[in-house]
Amino acid sequence: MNYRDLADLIFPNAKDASFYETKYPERNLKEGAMVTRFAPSPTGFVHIGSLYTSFSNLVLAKQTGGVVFLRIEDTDHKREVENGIEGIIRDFNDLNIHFDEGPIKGGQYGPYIQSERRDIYQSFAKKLISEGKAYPCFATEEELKNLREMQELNKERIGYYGSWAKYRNLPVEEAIAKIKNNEDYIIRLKSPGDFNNKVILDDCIKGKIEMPENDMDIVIIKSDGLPTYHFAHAVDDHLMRTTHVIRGDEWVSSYPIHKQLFEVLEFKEPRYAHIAPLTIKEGTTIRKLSKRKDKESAISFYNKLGIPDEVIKLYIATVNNSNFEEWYIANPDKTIDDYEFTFDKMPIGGSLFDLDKLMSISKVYFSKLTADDIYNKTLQYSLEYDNEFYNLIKDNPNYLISLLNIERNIDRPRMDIGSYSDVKKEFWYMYDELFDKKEHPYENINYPYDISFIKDYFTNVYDENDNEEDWFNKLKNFASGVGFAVNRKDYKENPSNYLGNVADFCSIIRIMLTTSNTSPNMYDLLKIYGKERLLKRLDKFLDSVKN
RNA sequence: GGCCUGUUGGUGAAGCGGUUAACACGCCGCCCUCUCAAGGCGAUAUUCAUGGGUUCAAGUCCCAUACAGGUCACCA
Repeated sequence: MNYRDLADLIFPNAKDASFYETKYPERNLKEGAMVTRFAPSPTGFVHIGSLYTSFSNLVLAKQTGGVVFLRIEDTDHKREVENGIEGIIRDFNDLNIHFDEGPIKGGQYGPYIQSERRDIYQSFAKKLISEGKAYPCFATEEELKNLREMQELNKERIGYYGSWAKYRNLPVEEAIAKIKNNEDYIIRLKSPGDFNNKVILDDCIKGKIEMPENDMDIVIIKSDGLPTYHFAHAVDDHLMRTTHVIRGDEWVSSYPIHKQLFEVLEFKEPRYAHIAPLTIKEGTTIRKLSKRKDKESAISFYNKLGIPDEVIKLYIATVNNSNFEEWYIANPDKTIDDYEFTFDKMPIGGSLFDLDKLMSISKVYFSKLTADDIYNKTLQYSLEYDNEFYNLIKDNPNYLISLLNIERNIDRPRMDIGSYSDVKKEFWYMYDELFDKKEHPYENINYPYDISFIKDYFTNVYDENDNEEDWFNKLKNFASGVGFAVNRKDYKENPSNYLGNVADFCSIIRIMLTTSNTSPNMYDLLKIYGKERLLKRLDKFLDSVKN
């Protein structure tokens, strides 16, 4: 009896591996086109980390005229989540991210769900067994535990390798007898490696990294008949003709295993690009952004805040390529699609996730949108997250649009708004329903002088039909009459001669209307709000500030 | 513990043997304007983790040390 008999006994129905080689031929693509893939476990949703990794895969395939596909890695039943696959596909759809091939879309190199590829893996495992390059291992959990303890005691390297690999040289006859006797087993690679040899990973991002050769007899087929990650990676990325494996850098240390698998299977090795993870600060320690622990990792976190998906993509592009940001500022009319991403500009160490930076990107993004666009999205957002505001804005679009248009269609628009929820924060005071709800809108506001002249100003001077220039001239004139300096220099030279600068006068009006020291252009606000309502608010203001 | 990787200002980060050590965000100040922003200008600060070495010259190359991260499963 020989290896062939053993292989036939274990996988009696497996097709010859050459069948799949012809079924999935080389892709016919132009020189330099990258074939990449994003290969998540079906955990049910897309988080920032997966978005980050998939971004590089997507963008590099796209800009080289290549192909990017989605492959679901569901070989672990214990991790299974209900509707896990659907969730991921839905999230990518919502994010407007589309793969060239995948579980839904299909493609010539499918199936794209690993659990549906069982026969393929088994064919290649069978090939290895019949060549004596893999073998059934009958070690029990107990045996492996003892092995480990023994190795720890003797200060040996831990693992199933070399002379520690009890079943690697089991005679074929004995193996066959055990299988016929219904003993449990898994399939291991008979590693030809030597720990004292070196292998070099020539990583597209990190450069050359030297590591010891793999000599572990790693598991390739588990007891449920499904492959381990390592084996599935080698078989799939070969048959799907991946040219560049772009993945998280937690995989760097398993490169020696993967290299060996490609050699043993006589596959051409793809290029690798290992991406450093997004990290987050917890107290003083920095750690990988965790999809379970960190609220910042869920896309829904940003949806809730009212930050558009496009902004998240811009942020990811910024972190992904160190000179994207500079380029984007220099080319404000271009989009992500116009930028050429390269491996050598990707960060080698982890990148700290910075919400401030994200918000600043978001403000620039919002400053480029039209008021109509913001209105519509804000309406959608409010419907989901803020019913009160939704009801206030839904029947009177033009009111909010005119507010949003203040200082918008100019060379350098305002950048107060960084999210759909900011719209309310910015303009709440323009809605009497919201304003009247506040018990003490003018708390802690007082003046060292009597401000009742403001009533005089609004009743007798302010005219909502004035243009901006007339409005301001009249305002200055009035302010001067009640003791304010009209130009800054005069005030600076003799501050004691005045109640304040004209700026201080304006501030009184601004606070009356908005309760805040900062707001969009006051002339526009006053005009949109209307004189009649202004007089009412003025009374409230004077009542509350008059001590 | 073994094997890998990283450590540059308040923050992110460029830099690849010779630079005033970019740029962005933040903070502060000034200017401008008719208010608020925006914009312009400027300031601050890093013995480029520490200690050795190589070199005429070192964030930049080499070696140690410290600290941080990753990885050592029938999980991916």
